[in-house]
Amino acid sequence: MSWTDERVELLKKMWTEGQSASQIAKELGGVTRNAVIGKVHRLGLSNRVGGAPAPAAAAPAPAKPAPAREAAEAKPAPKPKKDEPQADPERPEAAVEVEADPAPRPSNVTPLRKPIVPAGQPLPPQPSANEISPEALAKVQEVEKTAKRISLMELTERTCKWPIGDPATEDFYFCGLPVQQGKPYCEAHVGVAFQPMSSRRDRRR
DNA sequence: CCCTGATTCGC
DNA sequence: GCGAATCAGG
Repeated sequence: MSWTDERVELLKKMWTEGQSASQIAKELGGVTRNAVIGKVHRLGLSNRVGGAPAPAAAAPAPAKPAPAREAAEAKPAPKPKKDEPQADPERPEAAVEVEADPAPRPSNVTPLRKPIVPAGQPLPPQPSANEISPEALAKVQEVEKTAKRISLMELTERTCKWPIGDPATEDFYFCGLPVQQGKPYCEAHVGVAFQPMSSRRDRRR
């Protein structure tokens, strides 16, 4: 494959939008991420600054001091950034307790898609009135025992992003198991994250 | 191990 | 100009 005008433009567009070299390579096809990076450099649009870094998986390196070579370069492109199906309607506050011990601890399983809490710092008591299949829950608790327990930076498109534990504690990590194609979570967590949305809506609004 | 971009250098 | 190999890093 060669760098036709079209391909170069798509490259520029995607790079500006903050897509990673590998993602661009996939999209273009016929080229590796190395090819993309090489081209990007030759085109002189290496540092893609602008308020919108790619919050995808890994935080792109902070622009490094440009060799006062090129002055007239890309203008800041503050794009909102809309890529990947990063959609994540659910907002699991924390995972279920791993312990099978009925401690008077507030086990918070809150995969509700509420607009989060108004503005409280501490999480107020959430009346998790959910109806997740008991089977799914059991599965989750089981999976959490074997979870990879990876850190934020270790998350990739292939690792389950289900949070486990209290973010305010050292005892916090992400599941990290292989995700289900397309989904952000592993099979077990997809089970509790994406519900049929049938379970009776609130009696009324 | 997964991934990221940066650089080098033979072609 | 091109991009694989390699490097440096999260």
